[in-house]
Amino acid sequence: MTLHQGIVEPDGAHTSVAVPLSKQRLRVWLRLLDRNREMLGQLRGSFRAEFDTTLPRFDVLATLDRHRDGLRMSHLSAHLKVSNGNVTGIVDSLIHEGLVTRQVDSDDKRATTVRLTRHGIERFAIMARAHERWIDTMFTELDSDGLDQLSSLLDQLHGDPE
Amino acid sequence: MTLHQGIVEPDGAHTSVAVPLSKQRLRVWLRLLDRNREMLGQLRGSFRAEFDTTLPRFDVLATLDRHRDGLRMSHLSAHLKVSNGNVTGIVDSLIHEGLVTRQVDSDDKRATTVRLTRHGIERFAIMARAHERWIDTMFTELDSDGLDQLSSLLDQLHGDPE
DNA sequence: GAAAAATGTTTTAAGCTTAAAATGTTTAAT
DNA sequence: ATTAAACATTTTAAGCTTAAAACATTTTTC
Repeated sequence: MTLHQGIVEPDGAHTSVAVPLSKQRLRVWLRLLDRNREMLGQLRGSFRAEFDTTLPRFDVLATLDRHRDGLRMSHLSAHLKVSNGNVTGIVDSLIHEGLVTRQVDSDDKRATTVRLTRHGIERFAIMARAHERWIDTMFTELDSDGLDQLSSLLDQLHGDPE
Repeated sequence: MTLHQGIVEPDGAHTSVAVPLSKQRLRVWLRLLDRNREMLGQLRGSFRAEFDTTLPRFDVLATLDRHRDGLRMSHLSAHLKVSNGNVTGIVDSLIHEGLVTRQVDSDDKRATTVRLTRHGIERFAIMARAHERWIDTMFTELDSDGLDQLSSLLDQLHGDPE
């Protein structure tokens, strides 16, 4: 089903003119941006209301939870795909909250390893359950097939220029 | 095609176990987040390199271009779906660049109307063409049907809790 | 008409983000 | 061994974003 615009000719007959692909692309892009914004806003509110924290902090905890031996700052930012300096600030906050530790490497004094504290592990577990519920709610309308389709369509988008 | 995890039983036989829907949802959500981040990063770089400006500023110009009679600050932020205070700062920059004007309403001295300048109109036209090209590149792999499918799947996501 | 409520906007405080410069440390080159 | 290059990280500057408070101006209520 292609996107069309209804056009009424002078003689009253209805014609159907295909919208240029570029315009359709633009429309879908705006839709994608918008949904993303909505969902992020939803999560931001929930994280704040329920746990007085933020999504970026949760993301750091989630990554560290999958790497219980700890991660270097550079590996952490690589996993999260954000800049190094960004992670510095977020980890600072998490240390301040007692959820992670930062330890200078014994053999390479430039590097540090970040690790969840016991409290951080427990706190993350609780937040992860809530997070899963929130995502479930946002995705309820999509069944397994719908999810696969969405995933495959997203794969066909070019984030980086090839 | 449902998502499965290959599992090898002790006797060597292969079994296929469905991944819980929640996990699949989480995966697709992360994929969505990631693609969005990539594409936004792409656009950010292009806007900076080509026009020394930002996507949020472009968004304001685009909205004003569709409302040549001007918009009130509150209507502008409503269209953009961002906070009022946010738009204040961006419009300030655009005024400084000579692309828009801000004029106090004659009958309601609280309100102001923001409008593109002639220079703003011209500048936007040039940027819009480049923007369309960039989007085209990111979406090349999707044909009209793919775009429709993506759009429809996005419609099934819940940005706001219903 | 005065007080209260509503409205339109800006300001403030806090936080995320990036790119680029700066710092300190290790490795490679000679 | 010195010097230069590379590397890991932090700092800085600029900008976006939100929520909440503050301001100014209507509008409503009595």
